[in-house]
Amino acid sequence: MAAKRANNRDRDLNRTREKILAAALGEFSAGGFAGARVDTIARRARVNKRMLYYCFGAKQDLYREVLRRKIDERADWIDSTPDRFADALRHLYKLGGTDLEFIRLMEWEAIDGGRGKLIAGEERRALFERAIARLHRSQRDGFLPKRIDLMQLFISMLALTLFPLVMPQMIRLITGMEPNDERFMRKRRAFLRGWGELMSNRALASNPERPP
Amino acid sequence: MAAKRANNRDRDLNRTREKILAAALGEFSAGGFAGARVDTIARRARVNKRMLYYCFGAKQDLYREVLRRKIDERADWIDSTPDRFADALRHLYKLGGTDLEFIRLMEWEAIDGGRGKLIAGEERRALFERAIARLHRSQRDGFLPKRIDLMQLFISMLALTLFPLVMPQMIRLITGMEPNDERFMRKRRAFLRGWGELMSNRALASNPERPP
DNA sequence: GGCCTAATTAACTGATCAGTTAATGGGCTC
DNA sequence: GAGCCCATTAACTGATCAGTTAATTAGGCC
Repeated sequence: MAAKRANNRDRDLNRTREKILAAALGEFSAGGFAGARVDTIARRARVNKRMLYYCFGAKQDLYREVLRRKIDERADWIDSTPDRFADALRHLYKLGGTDLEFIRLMEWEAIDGGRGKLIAGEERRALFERAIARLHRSQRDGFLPKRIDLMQLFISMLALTLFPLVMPQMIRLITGMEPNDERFMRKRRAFLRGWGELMSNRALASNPERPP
Repeated sequence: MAAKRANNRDRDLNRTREKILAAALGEFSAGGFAGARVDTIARRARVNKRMLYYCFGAKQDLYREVLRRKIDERADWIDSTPDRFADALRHLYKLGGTDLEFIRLMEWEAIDGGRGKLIAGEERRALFERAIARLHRSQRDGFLPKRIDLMQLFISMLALTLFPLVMPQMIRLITGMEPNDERFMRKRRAFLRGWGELMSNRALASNPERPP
């Protein structure tokens, strides 16, 4: 049932599934669950609409699978964050700025009104927990102020790095540039480095092992 | 045509308009333009559906009017920001945390794919410009580092204060609390104050008029 | 090469929704 | 108090969309 070689063209269900998932990712990230059109997904995937139901059940199930996969795929985003705080900010921004589809899926999820259970909630909770544990080590090693609230710090790191893509119209109004414009991103990177170093230096300055 | 006294119950078009606008604000902020149901707005306003079209034309026109009014209503949010940076962060957070409907409207606008022109775009651009001008004065007076990028700083102030309400599911996953939970908000306020003062103190420390 | 099942297709269905039609009622003017 | 216009109503319409039905085709197996 599992072993099915990928023939050159026809009658390959795995191939069909992958085509549907790719098209569905684009459609769901652009329009959210309610805004996505099943017919459009089928057309984009060059597949008969009936195949969506044959492969995935209902629209809701397809959506869940798309989101689950995207979250799996992007788990290393956070896990690969470097320890040094200033580098961590830049790293999160670089990755957060790369995958607009991911940001959009998260934003739709935020706004869709929490219908049903959060998809892959436990995996994501564990992921965030690991991120905060890493901040803990960073703090212990003197790269962060001793008494800072690490959950709030982590939220702030996400806020500073993700906000431009989450609210692109505000970026346009404030700067006149698109949030994924290379000029904007360069300015943002520079700013984040400055802010990160301000915080790290402050911590190092009060660290007995490294006097200023 | 304008003078119409507000009778106790019946046949007051202004009253009907206001009821529709109030219901529409709730519906649009909850579901966005596409997700809002004209029949639901009419039911919530206790008004015949036909009156929406009689008063406002099409759904799109009603949406524009709702957004325009909300933006007008909230313009002073930013204009009333205090000059001291640490206070400004707290102020923006306090106001950003108050009006979930406003945040939602902005988020729907961000995600709806920029169909058509931005509503009240010029007013908002001018508003942001005034906010940055105020940061300029703050910088000139030595409350902010000399060489910091003020547009990026302002974006960061919005990010730090608005992000929790914009991405509530992340706040839940990270802290286990709701972003409008009083416990969460207290922690966030404390964090923002600390961060704001870190930046201000840094600036004051390098300001020749006020040695540390 | 015939059969059986898995994969694929076109056409249909019922629900939902924005917008319309046409009729009714209330109150103001003269 | 009659005529008129503004506000309001119920019922309808056509489009859109998720999901289904039932028929068709391809390919593996003997």
